[in-house]
Amino acid sequence: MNANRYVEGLLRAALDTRGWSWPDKAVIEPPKDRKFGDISANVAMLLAAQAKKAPRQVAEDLAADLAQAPDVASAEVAGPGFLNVTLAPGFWRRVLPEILSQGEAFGSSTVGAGRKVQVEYVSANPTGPLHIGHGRGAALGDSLSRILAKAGFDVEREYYINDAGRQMRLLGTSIWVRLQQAQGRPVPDPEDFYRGDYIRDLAAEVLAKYPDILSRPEAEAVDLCYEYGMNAIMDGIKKDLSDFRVGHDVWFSEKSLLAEGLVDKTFAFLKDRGLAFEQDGAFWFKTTELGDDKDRVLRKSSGELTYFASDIAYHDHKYRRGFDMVVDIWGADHHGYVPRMQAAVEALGRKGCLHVILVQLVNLLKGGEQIAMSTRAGQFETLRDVIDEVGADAARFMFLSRKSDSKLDFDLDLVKQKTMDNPVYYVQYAFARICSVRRKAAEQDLAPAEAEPAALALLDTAEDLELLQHLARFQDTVEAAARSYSPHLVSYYLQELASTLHKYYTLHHVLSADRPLCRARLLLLDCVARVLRNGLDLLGVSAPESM
RNA sequence: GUCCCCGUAGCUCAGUUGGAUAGAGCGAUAGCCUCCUAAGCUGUAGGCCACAGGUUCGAUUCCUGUCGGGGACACCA
Repeated sequence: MNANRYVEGLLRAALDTRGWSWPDKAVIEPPKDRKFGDISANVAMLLAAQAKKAPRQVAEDLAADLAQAPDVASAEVAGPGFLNVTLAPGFWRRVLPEILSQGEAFGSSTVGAGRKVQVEYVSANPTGPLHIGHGRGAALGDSLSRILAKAGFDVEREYYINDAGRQMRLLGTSIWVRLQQAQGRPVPDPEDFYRGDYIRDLAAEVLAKYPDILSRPEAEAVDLCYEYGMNAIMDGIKKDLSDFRVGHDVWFSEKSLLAEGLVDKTFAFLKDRGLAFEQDGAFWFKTTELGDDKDRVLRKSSGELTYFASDIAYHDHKYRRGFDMVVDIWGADHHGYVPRMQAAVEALGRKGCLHVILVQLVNLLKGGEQIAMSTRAGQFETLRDVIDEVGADAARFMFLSRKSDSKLDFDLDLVKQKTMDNPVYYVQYAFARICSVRRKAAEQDLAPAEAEPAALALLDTAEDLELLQHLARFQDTVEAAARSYSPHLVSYYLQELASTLHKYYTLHHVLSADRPLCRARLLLLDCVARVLRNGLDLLGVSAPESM
């Protein structure tokens, strides 16, 4: 049962019969302080002018109407005109049969209305292994996709592979140089190339695969190095993501954009609309006309395309695929890129259809001491090392417990600890505890009660009610997380639910209660476990049955 | 210099399209296992929501400015 919607329905009906129209800024939500009831509404204050009455009088009128509804225990007026509604316990108990019948679908909704959303995340250049910063973006994108799908959006998850351009040539050259050096050729390190140890490993693998490579023409050799290196690194990235339980539906190649001539089409389109021009031998996009502070180059005077050029074509391609909304997850260091990308989207006629999430830096610590993030192979800088060190569950939960626009301190020692500084175990433990009770109950041949009024009525303590109300709030939480692109709301919800469960567990012994009460409580715990599992699943974190 | 993000308890952070007496964990401190997992529970202490104005019935939330921390400002990717 969705309490907010139930009360809103009652209020709308009351307003209708009184001939008042629904105020835009009406908010119906649980109040911060429980003593103000279950649900609080501010409509009376907003209606005062329209009703030509004092806010408190309007509230009194509405309270009288609400009090007629069967599930309303009380409706009171407080403060300047707040309407505080308390619902009957029977209302809250109805959430249990709902959870049982919906199972893993519980919490889903239709607010997305099937609208097509694309979420693009990670999209790291295949020039080296993923690092911990990529991990944060990966966890965020993956979890956000799950949440959006749960909220009824039609979600596609995508990884954009920058497999064209300078960086890729640099990768080929880097491997080629290392390969020659390993074979004793006196080749100096170029000014600009990749220095990580993994390049030497790749060089050795290339040599093993193409023993005659040293005798081939340089250009061909570099190509072989590039090709092999990119594929090998991409395979490694896919393996890392998969072990981090991060999925993508589409791996989109930048090269394919160029091959299909989409960049040229985009250029022509912009030129037709008077938004592009030639100057100093380069081709420019007039982004200043669309809110950017500087025009941007699409094709350099050297003839090379900038990344921006293919990014515009890429986004055009996204919208042509039918997405109503595109979410891009980028590192915060790309924030300067946002205005020009928004300008491009506007030029494409899709203003408002791009949402960019900037993920702030991850500060890697160990025992409170900062670990320098050098480009050389350090101790724990790669995502792989982090997964091996602390596990995917702990790492994901940590990433997803912060707003994306806050910097994140990721302390390896802390994340391994089993304390509330590391809440993943707190939530998982709540689930494991319930599983343990279930096992013990099964040994005593005790099964959960059927979700029938007689059994439900036994769940009558303050702690029962608190759990029921929390369960009923799950769907709202998912919707809020989807609406604001904020998986961390789910993380906080789960910590609160776990806390409520732990308190319940301590106060109300399940197995020693008399048989009907015990079975009713088992039913309740079953439902809590279900919601914990559904919530953890949205974060991509496992729900272990024992710890 | 211009722009973006952040500034809430000693520490790490929440605070739901502006709501009532600002929350949680950690740390500190005092308690709770003959009983379903103590990876847990309960109590206490701890705050000028960086600062100053503005908008309004009402601001931690929105606007402007100041201070402090971080980042971005290429015909780089």
